Amino acid sequence: MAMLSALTFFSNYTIQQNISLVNTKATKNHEPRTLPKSSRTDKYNRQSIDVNVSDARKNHLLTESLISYVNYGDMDNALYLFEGMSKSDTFVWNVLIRGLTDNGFFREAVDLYYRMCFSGVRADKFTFPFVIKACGELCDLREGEKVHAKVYKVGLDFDVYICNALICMYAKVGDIECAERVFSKMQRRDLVSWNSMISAYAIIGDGWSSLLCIKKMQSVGIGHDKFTVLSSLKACSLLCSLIIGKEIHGQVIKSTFRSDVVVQTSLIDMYGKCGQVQYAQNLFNWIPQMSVITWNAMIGCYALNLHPLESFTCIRNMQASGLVHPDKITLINLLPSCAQVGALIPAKSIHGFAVRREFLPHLVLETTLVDMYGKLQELRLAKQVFDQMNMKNLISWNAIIAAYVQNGQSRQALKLFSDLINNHCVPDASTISSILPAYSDIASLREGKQIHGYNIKKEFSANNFITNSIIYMYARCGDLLIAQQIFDRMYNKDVISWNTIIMAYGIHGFGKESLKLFCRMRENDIEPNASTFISVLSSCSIAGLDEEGWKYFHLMKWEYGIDPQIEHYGSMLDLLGRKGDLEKAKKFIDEMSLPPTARIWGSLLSASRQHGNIELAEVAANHILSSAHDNTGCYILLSNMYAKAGRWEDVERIKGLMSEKGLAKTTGCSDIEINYKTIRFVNHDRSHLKTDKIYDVLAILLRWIGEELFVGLSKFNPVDLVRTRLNSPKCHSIRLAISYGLISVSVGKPIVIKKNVRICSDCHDAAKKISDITNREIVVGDSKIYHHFKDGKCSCKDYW
DNA sequence: ATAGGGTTAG
Repeated sequence: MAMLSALTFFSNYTIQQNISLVNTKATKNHEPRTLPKSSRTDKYNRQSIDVNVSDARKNHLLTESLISYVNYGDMDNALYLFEGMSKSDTFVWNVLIRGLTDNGFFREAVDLYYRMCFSGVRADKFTFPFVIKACGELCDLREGEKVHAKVYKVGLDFDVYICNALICMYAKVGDIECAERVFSKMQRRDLVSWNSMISAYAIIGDGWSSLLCIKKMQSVGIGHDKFTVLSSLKACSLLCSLIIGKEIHGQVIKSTFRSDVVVQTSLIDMYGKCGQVQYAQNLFNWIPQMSVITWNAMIGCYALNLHPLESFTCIRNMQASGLVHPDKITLINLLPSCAQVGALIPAKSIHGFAVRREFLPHLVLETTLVDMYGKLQELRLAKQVFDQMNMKNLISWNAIIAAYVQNGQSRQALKLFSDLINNHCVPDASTISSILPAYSDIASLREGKQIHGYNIKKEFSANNFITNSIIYMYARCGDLLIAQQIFDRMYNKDVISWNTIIMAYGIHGFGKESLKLFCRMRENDIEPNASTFISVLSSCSIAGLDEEGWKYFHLMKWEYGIDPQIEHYGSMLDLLGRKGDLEKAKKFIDEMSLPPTARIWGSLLSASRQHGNIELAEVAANHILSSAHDNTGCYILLSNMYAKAGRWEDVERIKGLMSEKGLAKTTGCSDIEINYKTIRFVNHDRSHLKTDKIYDVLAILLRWIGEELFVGLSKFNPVDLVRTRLNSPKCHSIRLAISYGLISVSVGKPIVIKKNVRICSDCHDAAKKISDITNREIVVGDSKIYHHFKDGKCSCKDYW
């Protein structure tokens, strides 16, 4: 008896002493944890227990103590106690495995189960649910299957509790077929079994199956409870089905759990996901008591529905309430709002808050930070967070790749993409849709085909977004024919597919084809949107279809009620510029309903260059240079105009301005792909193995087209001649590539060349003539459009 | 004496 009181005292003592070391909050739904290696001290002197107490009695008392520790979440001491006990009793093992699972020590729970097996202690129907749950939490399908096999072997595969646990486990690892198989083989199903299956469909994102399962459950006469409601609300969120959501809300109001905070939170979440901020807010305002999760759901609702300021107000109110504190998920939900308002300083302070609160490292939070910095155009910070992550998954990789693509770093994005594959990650549809624009940008047909092949293998072609991107990619890589074929084979073309194919023909200068496609699109009852008209109008402007361009510009407004955006205005301005009426063009800019952007001034600059109006070019250039836009091209264009006019002081002035801003002239180069290899030429390149032959061909070509390779122009004075010769267009990369193409590409096939900057007018002229005298089609993709040179003409009709 | 299903996240 004395010993008993000693034990009681001891228990109380340790529990009180340990209270700060122990998890006193809810003991469920932890993130996975690991036990510290023997952090326990020896101040708990348990040896005193053994005197005068029978073994059975002793074990009983120890077990009670063990349960106390487990229920307090003090697994460290629970394990210590366990090691000192007789381990023949299944019950003790079960208590400890439950404790580990409940407290988030999933790997340890599974390990302890194996130790139990090896110790020869039989696992019973109580053991398996905990172990199976731990496997599910670990997302370890192989481990889960092993335990399932054992369940089957010991004949417990008809136990309702175990089967229910198996359904949940299979759902968590994403194996819905296995979950369904367990469910269908059950001889007896209770409400929990049905709820588990309903929730399983919701977990894998199959809202319809989830709702259908509820119907089926009702048809066999089983009523619902709040767990059913929670899953059904999740299904509504997945389906964005406000109608069903409201119906369930109605049922909730009539039910006994209408004031349950979990159900209320779920309703707020559902309204948020269905885009109904007002409904969510009304609920939130009247909710009797809120948990941190309720606040998080409301903040997430605002962020999701692009109400960034409200989400900031919400977190301020949350902190002012003093009842709950922001947690990791609060920040995860809040961060997109920073990107939405372009607010770097709040973003950084939230990041700092996370660091101070020791929320990091945390996979999801870090990934959100990467995503947000990417959207705020802070690539350096995005990369910094990404590099510091000690755990990365596919979603984090997708975030950093998207950040690079969105910020125009296509080459680097592709490098990361190959890093991801070398890291044994398997890209998903999201990775592919992020990376495809980068492939379009680098416009390498060889690499483009590789990624296309990968998509076919992975069966991503069912995804419209991806297929549309692939169509665009082929067009940008110069292979309009494949683009067309893929488009033709799509069986569910959406408006974006049509916009893409119209644009594809547009950038290749086949404006008439674009307009035919627009008509076909209308015949197919696809309603055009603003982007459709960007495709149509830019096709018209690239091909110089003046009359048609204006017709569609007016049609867009008056028949389809679409107000012109800056891109639409830009295309119309290109058409005006082409005609050379620069005054009219200037007037058009003044009369636009939108403030002009760099795109608009760029258009005016091109027109001024084409018609040799330096004064207007300077006006346009000054506007571009005063914006934060990347304006390297603008400097170069202006500098070339000055050079052409012999204004060398101004050329030097521009050069000075560029070096002041740290801008370097982009080295122009021309790529040609021969036999799955990309050959790159720069101006005056002599690095190719066949250099002598290439220059021989070039010399012949130039003689044919009436230029001489080694004779300078005579209309400049000697000093200018030297300057001019330094950058003589006669040996520009494009001509070297054409010469090489003529001796490498089989006769009859077009010579396709990609250029990283716009083609100069001398080379444009030369290419036309070469196409004529050699009777070859030459296709040159520059940084904006494709030029198809054939029979001495170019598809751009000499305006670009 | 120990069981199973639940709300917010990139």
